[in-house]
Formats: sequence, structure tokens, C-alpha cells
Amino acid sequence: MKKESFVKEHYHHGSLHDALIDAAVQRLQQDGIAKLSLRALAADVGVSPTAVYRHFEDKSALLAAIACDGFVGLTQNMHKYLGHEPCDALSALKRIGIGYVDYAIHHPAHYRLMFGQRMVERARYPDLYQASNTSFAMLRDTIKRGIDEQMFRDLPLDVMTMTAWSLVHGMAMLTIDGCLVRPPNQSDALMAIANQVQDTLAHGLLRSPSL
Amino acid sequence: MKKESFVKEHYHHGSLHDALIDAAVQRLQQDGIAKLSLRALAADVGVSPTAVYRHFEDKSALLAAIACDGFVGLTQNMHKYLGHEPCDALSALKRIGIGYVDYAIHHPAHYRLMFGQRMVERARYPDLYQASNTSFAMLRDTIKRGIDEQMFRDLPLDVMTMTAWSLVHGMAMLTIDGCLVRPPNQSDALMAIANQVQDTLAHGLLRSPSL
DNA sequence: AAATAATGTTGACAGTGTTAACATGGTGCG
DNA sequence: CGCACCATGTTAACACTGTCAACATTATTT
Repeated sequence: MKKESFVKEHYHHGSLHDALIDAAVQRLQQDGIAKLSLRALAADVGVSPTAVYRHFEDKSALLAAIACDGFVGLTQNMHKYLGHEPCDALSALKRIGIGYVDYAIHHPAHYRLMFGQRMVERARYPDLYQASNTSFAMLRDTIKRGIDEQMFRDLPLDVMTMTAWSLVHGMAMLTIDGCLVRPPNQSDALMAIANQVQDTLAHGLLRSPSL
Repeated sequence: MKKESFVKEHYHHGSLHDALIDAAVQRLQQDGIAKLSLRALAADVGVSPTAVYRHFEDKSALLAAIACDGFVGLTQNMHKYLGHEPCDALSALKRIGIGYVDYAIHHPAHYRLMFGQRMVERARYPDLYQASNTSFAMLRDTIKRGIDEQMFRDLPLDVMTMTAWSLVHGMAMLTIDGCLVRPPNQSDALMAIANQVQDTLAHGLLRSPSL
């Protein structure tokens, strides 16, 4: 199975697949997607340029794999913020939303990749397609619960889902693109705004707003 | 040599700047930004590859110019939907929002470019920076009016602006990325959804929601 | 132990953005 | 008018990119 003893790295790398992804993520965070080259990645990992093609069909497939990881991480983060104790649909929706924005803020390179060109051609990558659907389903199911429990207003599920999703996606994008007036990129301040924005959304979704 | 018709265009093209932008927009719509090359553009226009550099500092500057045009068009479209007859702040906000999403849907290539990598480095392009600020100011001013007229709830202007902007931006992105469940990309159906989403937003913004 | 699959390498090709040096032609000045 | 200037366009070249085909090495299976 796995050798993994000490030094090997003579001919076979052993875990090129993951190492390439790690290197790509690092370069993405540092330089952005524009100046990311397979050859540089291969050099980072200490391997010849064409070795990449033993693990990924092409450059786009590598990026798709990273985007896929991103959606998995996004889903995990939403679950983390949701917690385990049961709560009403609105609280759940708020927590999920905060988890969503929190992920985007802390993984801007991932997030930009996830909703960049890869999103357009996600049909070509089943894993990516499914991972993204899993993320979206979390939002959608929570809203459905709010409707079923008659906590939310009686609007079409699709409309409400789109509203909530648009809101968190827009917030995430505008934040990591630096479109906010807020001077410091301090996470706490941003999260405070995110909370207020979500309150506004709640006001729009709820059957009988409490404030 | 070339001399292919009675018109001049022998050595000096005459309007290379605009011709390049037109060609770029066309290729953007057709193939996406990934496979857009300056050399192909030059060939489209019938000029040598390096002629581009007499009109744009580099490839990124060309794209920035296109993005700038995009924001101008976005602002125009919002004004078009806003109309000239005076109306209350909420109606104005809704019209602007519809104009926003409408532009994104009908110019997806432009819109994706406007909020892609160019947005990150917009500080380097003063024209782009100003054009984008003009668009955003329209949203912001309208919301400010709603607050001043005591039509909207008493929340910080920044928070409300971010809410509204996030919403239209998220809707635009999710729509042109094809993330919607709606089968046909029919503009009318999309606009109907957009209207409902905006009603939800209104419900969240208004001091006393009417429905 | 031999055959085969998996993984990595070398060499090459077409295409890219970009620069430097040169060519052309319209414009304003004597 | 003639001529210098300058905006514009061209050619040649460089370093770099993604990708393929052919070959080398190692791991795995028979």
C-alpha cells in the first residue's frame, strides 16, 4: 500500500495529486488565477511539467478539483456554524448564512475560483456539480423547513431560496472584492454587518417580523 | 499589397481602439474570457499583433476598458428603467434593481468581466474605478432617499446599501451562471422572479410593509 | 520471474503576451 | 511648399504557456 517511510522521492512522488492541489491553492492565494501555470506548479512540487497529466486531464480539470474541494469546505463550514442543537428555521438560516460568508472571507481564492469560469462549465465535472448542489441544498432545505413550519411567508420556495442565496453570494463577492466602504478588513466588523444584513432579510422572509 | 477596396485603411486603421474593443466583446460573448487572445483580436481587425500596444498598455488594460464601458452601460440601463417621472424611493429602488439585473442578463460577458479579476485590481484603472462608483452611487442615493423620506426602516445606510446591492449582484451572477432551476432562460420568467425577490427585499426594508 | 499498469521524463510544437527596432504616413511649422 | 515630428503600424525575437507523443522507471499482478 503506502510506503511513506522516510525519503523516497526518487522517481515516484507518492502523492502528486494532493501536492499539486496544495501548491495550486497556495499560488492562487498569492498571485491570483491569472498567473497560475502548470509548469510553475510542477516546479514547486519538484516534478516535470508533464507529470501533471498523469493526475489531471488538463489545467481546467485541476482547477475544477480545487473548486470541488472548495464546495466541500463551504458545506462543512455551514454545518459548523449550524451546530448540533436543534433550533428554529430562521436561526438555522442565519447561522448557515454566516457560515457561508465566513468561508468566503477566509478562502477568497477558493471562493472566486468556485464561482468563476468553472461554474459556467461545471456540467463537465460531475464531482464539482454534485459538491455545489450539496451546498445549495443546505440553504434550500432550511428555507423549506421555514415554510413548512409556517414561520416564513407563503412565497414560492424557489423565490425565497434565490433571495437568500443571492444575498449571501452577493455579500461574499462584494466583500472579497473589497467593494465595501468599511476601512479595515476586520472579520468581526464584517460579520457585524453580515448579521444586520441578515436581519433585514429575516424581516423580509418572516410571516410576522418581531421587530 | 493589401489595397482591397476604395476605402483607405491602407496603413493606418483609423479607429483601431474601438475596433479592438468591439472585436474583444464579440469574442468574449462567443468563447469566454479564457480563450481571448490579443493576437486573435488583431487578426480579426486585420492588423499586426503588436499594433494593440499603440492603444492599450497591455491586455489587462484592454479588458479594463471593456469593463469600464460595461459600468457605463449598466448605469444607463438603470436610468432607462428608472424613467423620468418622479416616484417614491421604493419604486425607484425596484426599477433600478430590475434595470441592474436586466443589464447583467443581456450582457453576461460584460458583467462577468466587470466583476472578475478586473474588479480586484480596479484601483489601477481610474476610469474603471469611477465608472463603477457611479453605478453604485445610484443605488446608494436611492436608498438614502428612502431613509430620509422615512419610508425605509431606520438602519445604517451602509447596511441597507449592501443588502440591496448584494441582492441584485447575487441575482445577476447566479442567473448568468445558470444556477437557477428555471428551465427556460426566458427573460420574462426571470424578470418575474426578480420582481418577487425584490418584493421580499422591500418587505425587509420598509418601515411598514403593505402586504 | 515475467508481464503489465501506473507514474514520471524528455523533447517538441503551436500559441501566448510583450519588447525593441524599424517603417509609414498624417500634421503642423518654417 | 518642404520638412521634421509624432502617432500609428510592422517585423523579429524572446520567454513563457498548455499539451502531446515517445520513452524511462517503478509498482503491481499474474
